[in-house]
Amino acid sequence: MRWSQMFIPTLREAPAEAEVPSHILLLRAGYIRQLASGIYSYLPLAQRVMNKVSRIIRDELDRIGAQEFFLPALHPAELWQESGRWESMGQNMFRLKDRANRDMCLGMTHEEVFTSIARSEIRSYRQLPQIWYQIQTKFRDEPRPKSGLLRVRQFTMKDSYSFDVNWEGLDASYQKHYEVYCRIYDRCGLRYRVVEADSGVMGGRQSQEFMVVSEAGEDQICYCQCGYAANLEKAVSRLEPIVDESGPEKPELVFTPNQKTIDEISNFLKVKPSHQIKTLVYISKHSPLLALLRGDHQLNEAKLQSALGIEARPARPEEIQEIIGASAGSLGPVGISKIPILSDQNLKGRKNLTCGANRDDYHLCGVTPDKDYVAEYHDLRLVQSGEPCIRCGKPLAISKALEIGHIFKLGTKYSESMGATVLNADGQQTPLVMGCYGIGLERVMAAAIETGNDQDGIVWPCSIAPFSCLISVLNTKDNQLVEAAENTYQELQRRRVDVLLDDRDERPGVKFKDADLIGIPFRINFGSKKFKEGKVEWVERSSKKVEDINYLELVPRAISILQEAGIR
RNA sequence: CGGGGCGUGGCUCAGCCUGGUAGAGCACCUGGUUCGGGACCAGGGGGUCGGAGGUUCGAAUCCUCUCGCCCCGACCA
Repeated sequence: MRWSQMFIPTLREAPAEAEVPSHILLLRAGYIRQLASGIYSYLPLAQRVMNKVSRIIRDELDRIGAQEFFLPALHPAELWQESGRWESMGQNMFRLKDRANRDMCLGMTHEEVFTSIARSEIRSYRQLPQIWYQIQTKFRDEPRPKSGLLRVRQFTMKDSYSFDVNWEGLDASYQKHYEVYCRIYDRCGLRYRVVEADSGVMGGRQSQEFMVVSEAGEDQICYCQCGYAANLEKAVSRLEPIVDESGPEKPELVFTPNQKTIDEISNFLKVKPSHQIKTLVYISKHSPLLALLRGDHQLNEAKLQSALGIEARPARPEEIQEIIGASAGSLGPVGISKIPILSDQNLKGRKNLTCGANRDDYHLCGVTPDKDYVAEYHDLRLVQSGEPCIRCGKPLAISKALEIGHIFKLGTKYSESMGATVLNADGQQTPLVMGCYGIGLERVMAAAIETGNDQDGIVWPCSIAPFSCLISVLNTKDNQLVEAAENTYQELQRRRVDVLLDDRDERPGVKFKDADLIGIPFRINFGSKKFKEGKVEWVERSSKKVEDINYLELVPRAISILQEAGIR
């Protein structure tokens, strides 16, 4: 491809609306343009990257015998009503009506469509296992699109689904995906971590997310050098147990005027936060509940919800007043009997603790769990960085991270609700056991930029760069030079190298700036001066290292360097 | 949906507070000089100031409504 003919609208300045590096660079380097909030057009450079990513994905999935489909993006409502998700997806689903006033929607994901094919075509366990996938546009009416391609309303997803007769089969299909995902991300040149994920309201047995550590990420992951890694929503740590001194036989009421927070009580009564009970009021399905934690701990709402099995939200101040009869600074579990009390397990076995007295300006000292109140114990707390790893005891790290893939043991949720069954070896009807596995293509692209950029622009991994190599002709008036560059360009093309020829009549400075911006891994500079000595420059984008190469040896050298870098 | 910010030429922004008939830099076109890290000189084209309504002799500027975009939060199979 010749730069002079290619559409690469680079910008000298960063557009005002962009904030994260990938967004700024994708815009500046002429990869994408926004059409509406969370909806982007991919210009030729971005499309080339997307194609490279999908090629890697196809290549790897085909190795495990997965079969590519292409399913509709436009679905009839009935399908989603069957699985129950027409309701549960709520506002996140784009909905429309056809001319006959039939309800339709744009697919957010394709469990329903694949399951409907499976149920009507697969009769026997002998036809299993199957792994089906597609690379398709997905639509989600995000409440808040943000960060360029990281959170959008229309995006490209590779989604695969496995169908097995039983759980053992699912385990095998899941394991295959785990391995294939590692290969895919390795080939895409991403540094990622696999974390245990919260399966959330979705149910299911097991799920893991593939994460790239990045400040632009919206998730937080917790990990240890020993290999333990989990989404913060799911993470656990090993805390040192606290041994309490004995206190009074019965809780004692103390006057604590205007002392509301854990810290204020800590100062006022000289009681460490770790010796207090933090009491939170939550509302789930209109009914209230108490969540208890050690004073110095924080609630993990995801854990609370999975303990409850349904969603819950913090109560509003007036609700707390109505339910307990006291305000948020003076709450405690003692004397509460009508509403469920869920306690973090770190309060188990403790004694002589301090908590609110459910009366404004009063607290209770000497409270002992299981004696002064009764609670149901769960893991409810949010892990903090530096805490001992649950497996090895070394300090845990917490980082922001970007989810680039998710593998999930679905089980029979869809096959049961949609009636997708097969006959097993014993001749019995049994629901298909399913897994689903997703990769967000744009996120792979954006994550590569988030982790691969410098002041001058993008630094692509070789495997997914729009071109492998850029030939820059620094003086287009020098006919010999132009001819030599042209020959090299054609020779490299003949050797199937993705090469871009910067043949524009621009000053060298402009070419260098643009080259660094768009981030092609290697650049060959054809400059008049050095070429007179029979030399050209080989520049590595990532390190900016320059090496003079003899023009006569250029093509073989180029091929061998590119091969070494993993580019065919 | 709550909070904040911003909409002025293709891009970045000034002008708005204190109304008086729209500006800079970059980009673009023409000519010339340049040519190894976003050149310079000269000339030129391009803007219903997001939209609607109102106040006023007069509105980019003040008021009301509305649309769009960004950020924080809520939300996120």
